[in-house]
Amino acid sequence: MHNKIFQNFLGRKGLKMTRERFAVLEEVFSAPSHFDPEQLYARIRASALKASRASVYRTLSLLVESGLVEKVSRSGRGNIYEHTYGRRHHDHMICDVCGEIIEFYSENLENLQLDICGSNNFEGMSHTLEIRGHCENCRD
Amino acid sequence: MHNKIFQNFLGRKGLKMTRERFAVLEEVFSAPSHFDPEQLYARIRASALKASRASVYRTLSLLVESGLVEKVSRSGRGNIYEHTYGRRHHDHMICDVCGEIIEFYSENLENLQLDICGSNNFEGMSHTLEIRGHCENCRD
DNA sequence: AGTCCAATTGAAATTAAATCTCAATTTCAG
DNA sequence: CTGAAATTGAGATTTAATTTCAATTGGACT
Repeated sequence: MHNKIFQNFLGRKGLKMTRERFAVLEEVFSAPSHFDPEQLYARIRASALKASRASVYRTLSLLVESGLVEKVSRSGRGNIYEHTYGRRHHDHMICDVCGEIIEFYSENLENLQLDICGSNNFEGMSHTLEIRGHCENCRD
Repeated sequence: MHNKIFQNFLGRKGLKMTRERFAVLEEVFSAPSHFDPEQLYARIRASALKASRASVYRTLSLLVESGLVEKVSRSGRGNIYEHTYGRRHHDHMICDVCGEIIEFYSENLENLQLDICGSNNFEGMSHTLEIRGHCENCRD
């Protein structure tokens, strides 16, 4: 469970599980899988378990470090995160018009990337592919 | 020549070629292919053909729209751009250890992405693929 | 349960990137 | 040349994220 995983991660780093970190953790995993930090902060302010903006940002970094959360996109102004626990890796299409995010996964694409890394003697450890354009509803 | 291309682009949009836009254009194409807007602005301040920060940002948007420049995603704070005139589209591998950037291009990869867009009824207009890991020199 | 101390917190200030405002200036079509 | 429309720049503003630091808290160890 994400709770336990984060706990262990903190333990390994000599950090403490505080009520604020717990609040952020809970909110992240009850939020839609994609979210931005300010949305998250607003939700937390409105919830029972509060945390300050500073703590939200600080905890978010820890969650990324722990692997429970990933930073997804940098195409707009701020960052977008996604909680990834128990979910398979995937990439994203983002509609420039309405902002919709479509997730996709392609085995072929993954293999092709492995090949490309191989022929460059590069040890790929993670990647982000973001395709921008117009979604089904927004194309004329 | 990028000069003429930008001129035409502006013409098509009913915009004017000003000395400031020219200054930005020139500096973009004499800069290293990857740059960030503040670097660019600093270079322009130091050059003969000046332009304000506002004009630098405004012109940069136009250059992206014209296709002469692309926004390259990055993990830090601000954006990174790259001038692409006369250069084929490519993606990037970034070494987490030494920061080296390796450019690569794969026809198969491009086609595969077209397929994926097609099957999602998505009109892909641009994409960014960033593979992070260890380069040849930094592995092991 | 109590002590201790490093880790943590929050409010507010700060940094940083990018955009906006608007009076003055410039471009360029006619 | 002229004039309307586009553009500019200085500085204010917005937005995202980080930093500061005195006060508080978690939890290891008795």
